[in-house]
This record gives sequence, structure tokens and C-alpha cells, in this order.
Amino acid sequence: MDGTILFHVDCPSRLLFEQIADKWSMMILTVLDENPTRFNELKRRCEGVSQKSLSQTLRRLERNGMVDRHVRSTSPVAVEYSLSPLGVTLLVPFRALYRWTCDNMEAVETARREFDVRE
Amino acid sequence: MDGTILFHVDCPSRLLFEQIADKWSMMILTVLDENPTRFNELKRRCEGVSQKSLSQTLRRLERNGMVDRHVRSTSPVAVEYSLSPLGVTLLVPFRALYRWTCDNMEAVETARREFDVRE
DNA sequence: CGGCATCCTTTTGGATACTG
DNA sequence: CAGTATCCAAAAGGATGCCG
Repeated sequence: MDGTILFHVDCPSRLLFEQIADKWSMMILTVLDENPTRFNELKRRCEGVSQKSLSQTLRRLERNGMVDRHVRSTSPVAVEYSLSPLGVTLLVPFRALYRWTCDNMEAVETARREFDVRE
Repeated sequence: MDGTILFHVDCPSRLLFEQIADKWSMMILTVLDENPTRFNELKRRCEGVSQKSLSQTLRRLERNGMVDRHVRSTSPVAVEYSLSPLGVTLLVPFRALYRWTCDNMEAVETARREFDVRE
């Protein structure tokens, strides 16, 4: 009678989703999709991100194989981040989600107003 | 020379993305896609969610127009949640993301192992 | 059954200072 | 420039008790 879906705590898709569905990952990957970008430039483009959050998120993205980190041994050092091949594939569903938010922004705002009136 | 993308703090897609990219929304919507589901049944299917987090997330999903809440005045009360038409459209990009996590789980785990060895 | 209110712990994140 | 380390404030989240 009822459905059968159960999201177990060890469900692999859950573990992975929790790695990518954060506030900054999609933004960072989208910026990197345009150009390989250096740390501080990335920080400027993702307005509001702190240095700490940015470096943490970049580290996680790198660890998960979505971003490549390239160090140029100039002086001072230049560190360039770029999309890995895996990161490129992730951008496909991300873009679909991004487009959904753009397409449905108004519908959501209308729903919010109606909800707030009901309360 | 550089790219031109800038994610402003007021960027509407950011504001909306932060509403849907949380730990539970995708799971809840996926369960509801199978059947309209009652609160405690939903809680059982999304293993690990607390009552507090579930009710908060459901409230937000309802406010954003993605979920409908229907109260049956039996005794005790039965509250049934279901996907709204808007929620149905959101599931499309969500499913693409879900599929990506399933398809690329192993690639990510390999990348992690390699990263951890490098450190 | 489906919550809300409260308390309390844990996590997150910002600010600052420091380093190669 | 590109971080790391530390400290502290803010927010999220679990546990519990209560209610219609």
C-alpha cells in the first residue's frame, strides 16, 4: 500500500549529495567553468564567501576529484583552480538545477506570499 | 581577460538555491513522488531525520510551494503531505543530480583515495 | 498522530593574526 | 598571494516534555 523508498543513513547517494549540495560548490564550479581561476579572484566572484569557507570548500572539491589545483612556483605563489573532467560532468545537472531556480523564482515567491497570508 | 561571472549576494538563484539544497529536501520530495505520505511515515523513510528538522523542512517546502499539506480531521489527526505541481517540476533536475551521484560514486571514491595518499 | 517550545550540545562560520 | 591556526559568536540540530 505504501511506497517502498527508504533513504538509509548509509545510502551512497546521500553521502555524496551531502558533499556537493552546499552553499558554495555550485557557484565555484560555475565560475571555474568559464576560466581557471585563482584563489582571490574566486573569492571576489563568490560574493560573501569567507577565506575559510572558500578554502574548505575548494579542498573538499579537490578531494572529491571535481577540481584540479595547480601551483605556479612564481613569487609570490600563484594557485590556479580549474574544473576536472569529473567536475565538468557534475556541472550538467547543476546547470539544470540553476535553470530551474531562474525559471521558477516567481512561482516560488507567489507561493511564499500566499503561505504568509494564510498564517 | 578574466571571466565575468559574479555571484552577487542578492542573486535570486542563490537565494533560491539555498532553500532547496539542504540535506533533506531532495529525499522528502523523492518519497512524496511515490505516494502522498504522512508525517511519521516520512520520518521513517528519511532515516536519521529528527522530528524538528523534518517539520522545519516540510514547512519550508510548503511555504515555497513545492509541497501540499492536507489535514484529515479524524481522531487522532492525520496529516498527509504530497508533491505540488511545482514540486513535480523540481524533481526533474533533482533526479538528474541523483543519477549523477549514483553514476559517479566510484570515481569520487577513487579520487578521494588518491587525494588522501597525496597528503 | 503531528506537531511546538524549551534547553542544551555540536557545528558552522566570521574575525584576526600569522606564515612561506 | 594563498593559505593555516586560533578564538569566539551564531546557527543548526538533538532530546525532552507538553498539547490538541
